[in-house]
Amino acid sequence: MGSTATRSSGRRQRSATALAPVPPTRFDQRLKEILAHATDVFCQKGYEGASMRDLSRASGMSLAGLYYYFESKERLLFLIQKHTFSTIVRRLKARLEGVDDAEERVRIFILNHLEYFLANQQAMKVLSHEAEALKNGFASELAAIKREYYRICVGLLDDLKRERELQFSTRIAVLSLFGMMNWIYTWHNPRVDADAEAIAREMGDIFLQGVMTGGRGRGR
Amino acid sequence: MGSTATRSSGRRQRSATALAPVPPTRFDQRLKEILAHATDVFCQKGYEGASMRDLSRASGMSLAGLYYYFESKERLLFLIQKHTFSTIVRRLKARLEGVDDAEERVRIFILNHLEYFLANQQAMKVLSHEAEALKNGFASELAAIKREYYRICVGLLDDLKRERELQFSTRIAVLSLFGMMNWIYTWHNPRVDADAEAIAREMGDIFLQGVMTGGRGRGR
DNA sequence: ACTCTGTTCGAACGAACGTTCGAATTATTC
DNA sequence: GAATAATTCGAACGTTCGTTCGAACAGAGT
Repeated sequence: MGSTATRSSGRRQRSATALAPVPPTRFDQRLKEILAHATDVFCQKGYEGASMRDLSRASGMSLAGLYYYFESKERLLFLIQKHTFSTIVRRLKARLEGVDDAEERVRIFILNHLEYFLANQQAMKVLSHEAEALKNGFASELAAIKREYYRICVGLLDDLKRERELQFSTRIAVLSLFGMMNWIYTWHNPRVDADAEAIAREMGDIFLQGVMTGGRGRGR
Repeated sequence: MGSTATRSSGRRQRSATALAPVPPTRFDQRLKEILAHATDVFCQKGYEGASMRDLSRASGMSLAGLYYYFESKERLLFLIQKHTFSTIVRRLKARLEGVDDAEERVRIFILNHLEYFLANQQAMKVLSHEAEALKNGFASELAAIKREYYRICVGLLDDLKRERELQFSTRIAVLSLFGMMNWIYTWHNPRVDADAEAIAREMGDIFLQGVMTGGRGRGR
């Protein structure tokens, strides 16, 4: 009776050989709804500032009822962050497939990031802003995804550097780019600002021309 | 007896005509120490995650004793953020004085920001990361400083735009620049990364060449 | 009708939270 | 050294926190 809350991940592993998509159970469905409501609350009040009673109110389920779907508040945050981050990485890989031009690949990276960011602004804010909230096991599993995403971007920029014989610090460039993009959750206003495509073009222009102009002599 | 905690700001206003610097009282001195310790704790655990008992332990003062120096946890955060932000704006103004070249002025802005950021990394993280933690009166007073700082940067970029006849969205450019710079608190490692001057040069190169190359046709 | 499994909830747990109060202690002034 | 003011503290306030427990409810299969 006590272990029902971990049922979901266990259930999904039935028949590891079958490639057919597993139909979402009622349990998975309801969990998804709760995650969505929790994302809103975490976004508004922050992880520490949001109480389980806030989540209960937002999702229309009793306080105790929530614990049927996950075993702790921390695991709930983990599920949100992991799903969000995994999705953005998966979409990026799909979009990069078949594109060879180095500059175009960087532009795809930027567009993918910003499009997902603005389409899922709340989840992405929770991912960006609560990056330090998880501990130990949860933290390290998420750090692994983060590192993979970071390495992909480093690869794209190194390719560009080689192709155009540029010289700049990849580390500073990548982290500057992440900063430009992730900071958007602090200022983007859908009633004032352009859509993701336009912003991606403008940021892409600034970043790429910044990195591609000047050629040798800078950085190391 | 109950109003002693507001003594400091009241005391400072004696003889508004005198320009001589007011010698820091014992009260001001001790408050400053507490603010420094509180900055460390807020930086490590976040504003919501840090308890008054954590602050008590860190500053070596009893829980009740803290309330002699400020009337609430929120006001404590406000004092930290206001002092940090005011200082960076004051220093910027002093550094910009006498410099006419538009590009140089932008570079001074970047250098000032990053130098202060890395020299006071904990305070700047608290300023960046806890930007939404304050409510109502506290929030609006801080928003005023923030707006002034933002407007200064907009002015610098508009000057550059006019001088070089460039075309780009000032808003996107300014906010991208802030993103590049403020994100640094998530990744900077003093044992791995260069000092503020070198990073400021690299970020300045990326940003300025990004904004200055291409000329007309982009943005609006 | 009965059982079994999956789902929901009211009530409560102990711990920790921000804040207050009056007394005790320390520094300053005469 | 007595009197006054500034500073510190132990103890407690009422509230809210994350989590647990056992009972109640629903639906499907027999």
